Amino acid sequence: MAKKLTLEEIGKLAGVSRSTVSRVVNGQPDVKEEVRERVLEVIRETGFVPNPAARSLAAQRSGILGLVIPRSVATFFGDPYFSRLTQGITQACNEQGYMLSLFLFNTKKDEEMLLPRIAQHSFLDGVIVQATTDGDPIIPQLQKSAMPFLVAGRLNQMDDDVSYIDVDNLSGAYNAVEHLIKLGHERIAHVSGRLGNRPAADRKLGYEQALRDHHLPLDENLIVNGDFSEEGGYASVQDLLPHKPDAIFVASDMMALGVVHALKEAGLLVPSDIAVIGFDDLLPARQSTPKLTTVKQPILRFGVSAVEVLIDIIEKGSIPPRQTLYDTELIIRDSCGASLS
Amino acid sequence: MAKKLTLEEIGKLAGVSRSTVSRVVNGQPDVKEEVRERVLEVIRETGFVPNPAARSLAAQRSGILGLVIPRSVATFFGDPYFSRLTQGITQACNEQGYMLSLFLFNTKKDEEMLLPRIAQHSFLDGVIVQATTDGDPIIPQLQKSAMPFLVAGRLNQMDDDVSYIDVDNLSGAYNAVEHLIKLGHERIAHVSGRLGNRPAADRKLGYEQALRDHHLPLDENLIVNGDFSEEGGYASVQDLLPHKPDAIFVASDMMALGVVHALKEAGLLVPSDIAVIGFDDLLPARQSTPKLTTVKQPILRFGVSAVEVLIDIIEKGSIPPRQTLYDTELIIRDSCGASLS
DNA sequence: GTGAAAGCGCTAACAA
DNA sequence: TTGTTAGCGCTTTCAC
Repeated sequence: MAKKLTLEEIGKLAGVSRSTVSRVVNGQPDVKEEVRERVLEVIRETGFVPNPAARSLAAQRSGILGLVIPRSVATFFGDPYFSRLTQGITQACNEQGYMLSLFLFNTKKDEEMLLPRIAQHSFLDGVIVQATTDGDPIIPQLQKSAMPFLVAGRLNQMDDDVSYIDVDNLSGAYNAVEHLIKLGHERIAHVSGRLGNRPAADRKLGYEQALRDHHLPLDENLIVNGDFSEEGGYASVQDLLPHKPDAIFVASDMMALGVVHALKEAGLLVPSDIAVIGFDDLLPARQSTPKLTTVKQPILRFGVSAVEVLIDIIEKGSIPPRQTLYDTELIIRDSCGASLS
Repeated sequence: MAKKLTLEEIGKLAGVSRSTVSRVVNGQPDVKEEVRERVLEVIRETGFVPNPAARSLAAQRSGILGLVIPRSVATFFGDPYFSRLTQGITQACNEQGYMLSLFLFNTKKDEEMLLPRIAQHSFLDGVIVQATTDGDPIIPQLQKSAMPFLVAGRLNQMDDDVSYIDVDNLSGAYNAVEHLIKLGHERIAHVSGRLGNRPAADRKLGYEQALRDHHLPLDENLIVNGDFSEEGGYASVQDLLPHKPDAIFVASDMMALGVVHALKEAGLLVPSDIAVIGFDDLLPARQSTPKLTTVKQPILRFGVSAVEVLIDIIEKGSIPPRQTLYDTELIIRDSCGASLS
């Protein structure tokens, strides 16, 4: 029964040549409708699926995209952000008929072993690189190679000709802080993310710029460097309280949860005593008490776009570089106090 | 510069034939040490990486494993459990020199499109299927095909000859409940996971068995069906409180968090008024107040093993079926009250 | 030990 | 519109 199925075999069964079958399989025109039907029928009956290895070899493309999560990012993989992003990426891959290969670097050795294979012609038609933190060797390696790639996120130092898509963290932060200002707050503190992390840096920049534009003083005492973790947020409050902030813009929801927790313990009411705004719009933010006002990133759409842009680069080359910023959205809930007024 | 590198080219540079280079690349014996060195040197200089498509075609194996997350599971993908599992799987793949392809089905259409391709010889040497919920068409499809596969998790209805690895949810639940019994609790409630989900069913079974073995009555009023979500846990408390439980064994940490939340709101103290034990040992469980006593699954090791077992199946065939259960571990923290005594 | 040669199953000119 | 043919770059006998 299980005679090995090849184009040749299918052709024989349908009474045509291998080439015709190939044309049908690849949906090319110039096949008589009647013949096409006959071939498709045979394919359906036999359950034939073309051998992808042979196809790749002959066509010089594999139909596989890579998603690279470097070591500096892998630690965040537990973050719901990545699950959502991955979901968007796989969704788009399915739609576009690509397969997705996942490269998650756990150790330096992984990185050394895999990077060259990824950068070389390997199996991949192109790769999406998650990047938020400087110093990963992968970007320069990819630049040297011929592999089409797209950076999801940005680095602090990044060549102008690198293609990326990113979320506009700066304006997102700006809008959040401006919202606090309009609510009448004047001593707005900021708990930032980890230094060297671009989104963290951008969010901080947005915070500073909003204060400046609204002629509020920039008080260094009101800025604490966190690390994106709930504990980090919790700890930051201790440093902040002596300086009597009336609002806190926190660079991530998880940290914001920690901040709220600490504020409660200090006997302060959110938002009536002090307002809090987070960033990300993760599920826990919606379920906390009070519900967190936060800056929402379009993560799923972001993932989908990443694939689309990468495919565009694969097909048309990376000149000019594709550089896109996605807008965020301020989701007003309870923790900022807007609902009180 | 960028002359296309092939075995042929490398051979020319090293003064040997393509065959010899192939032998060196594949680490086969029967190559004079001196020649091997020379070839390796050239490879290093040129940064040559063999073309995987050609290799697959000739060798009839791709070095790619698939991780399939069916629709019924995809909704849980945000669950930290999957991140951790995926991490274990990628880690093992890196170690074993395999690539990993991710198939995440978002829609029914995805499933219909991709399933046949996955089951056919496709690119994959084998696949790991995440499965917890009955009714997914993928297992039967794989059984019909020649594709080596391993189920991570189990179904309620599953053929005896299917290879799987799973966590021993039943004994994990049993131990947790027994712990509560030994602490003197007699009205132990259970908030279960979604019906039709095998881990949920097993955990409930473990709960029931522990009560039975210790001659405690099984009170249907003390059993509520949840859905693994925090809200579900929160909601369940309302049904439970009228029946005055003195302890609650909850089938997941996220639900347990919801339960604790609801108990607090009802003015009950955990653990002094009522003890709570969760399942999973996720990060939030460690950070909650009180810290959650829970049943820990060895997720990372589980992922690593999945790859190892699958490779074994690929190499030696799936007869006999590989069926492994992993032990859980009861992590005693504050919510069960053991630390009070 | 090493090389020559025959495929692996497909795509893509080129002919017909 | 369809068939013929020449590879894609590798593995793997089989001679030498």
